[in-house]
Amino acid sequence: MELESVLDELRAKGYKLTPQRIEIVKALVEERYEHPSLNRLLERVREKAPTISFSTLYTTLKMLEELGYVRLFYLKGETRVEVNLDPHINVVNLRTGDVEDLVDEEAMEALRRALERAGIRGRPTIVNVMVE
Amino acid sequence: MELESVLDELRAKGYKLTPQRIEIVKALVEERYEHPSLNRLLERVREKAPTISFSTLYTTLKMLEELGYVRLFYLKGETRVEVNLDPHINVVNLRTGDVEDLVDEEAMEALRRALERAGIRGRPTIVNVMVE
DNA sequence: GTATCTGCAAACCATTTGCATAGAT
DNA sequence: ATCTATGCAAATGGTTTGCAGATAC
Repeated sequence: MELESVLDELRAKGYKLTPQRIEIVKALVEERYEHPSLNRLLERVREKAPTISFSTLYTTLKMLEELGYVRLFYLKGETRVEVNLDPHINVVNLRTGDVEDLVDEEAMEALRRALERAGIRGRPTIVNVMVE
Repeated sequence: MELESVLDELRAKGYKLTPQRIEIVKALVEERYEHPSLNRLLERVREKAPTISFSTLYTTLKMLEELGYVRLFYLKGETRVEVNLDPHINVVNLRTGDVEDLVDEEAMEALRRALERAGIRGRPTIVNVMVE
């Protein structure tokens, strides 16, 4: 996720580039590998745009999800944001809730083969490995 | 998950074997590979025990999770039940919400090696492969 | 007989939505 | 000037909890 290219696409599609949206996208770029919760992200964005509401953050993230920039997922009672949508592995610590990106082409390839053996159509995207 | 062995353990630990609990465990055994939602399971149990409340189902599942018989997880806004806790792959269809078990030792082994390469401690348990 | 369990109903709480005002273009 | 976006505050809805009566033991 690149700051300028996202802002360009939003502009091109007619979305208004409000300070709130700009700060949200900036925060997403910076927290790209952190899988932040909505409230963590809100806190983060408020450092630069103190008046931003949860509501604005929320609708903006839904919009970005629609546009294919992020994916929202649920873990331990809260919504979290996946910014890296390249196929990869998330190592999810079930005890702490930490999520760590793991890029490993060998494992991804083994998974693709397993899906193929099982006759499953569709590409694997994110793989969440629960670790305890 | 075996019906009799679960009931035996509950008895042994001093839990009362109410008709509701027995029907819940039976339903879990039958729906073992279905990853049912709480409401699906409630519907299912009510076929045999029509008066059972959501509350009883809920507290019973929490108890069974505590005892290590099931794991609860969230998908598309609702809680679902994983009965098969052997390490394996869940193929999660992000569009439909369907979850399908996939046992593939080769892929699991590749994932274990990937975790090891990355220096991650802890055993992989359930692996959710998001497919779209 | 008694300690636990059930089921009702209320509480909870993160998310989702409606809407009047503010602001980007 | 116009049309979209913000932020407040209320609604939603699945989950969680308190408790009086019921029940397994």
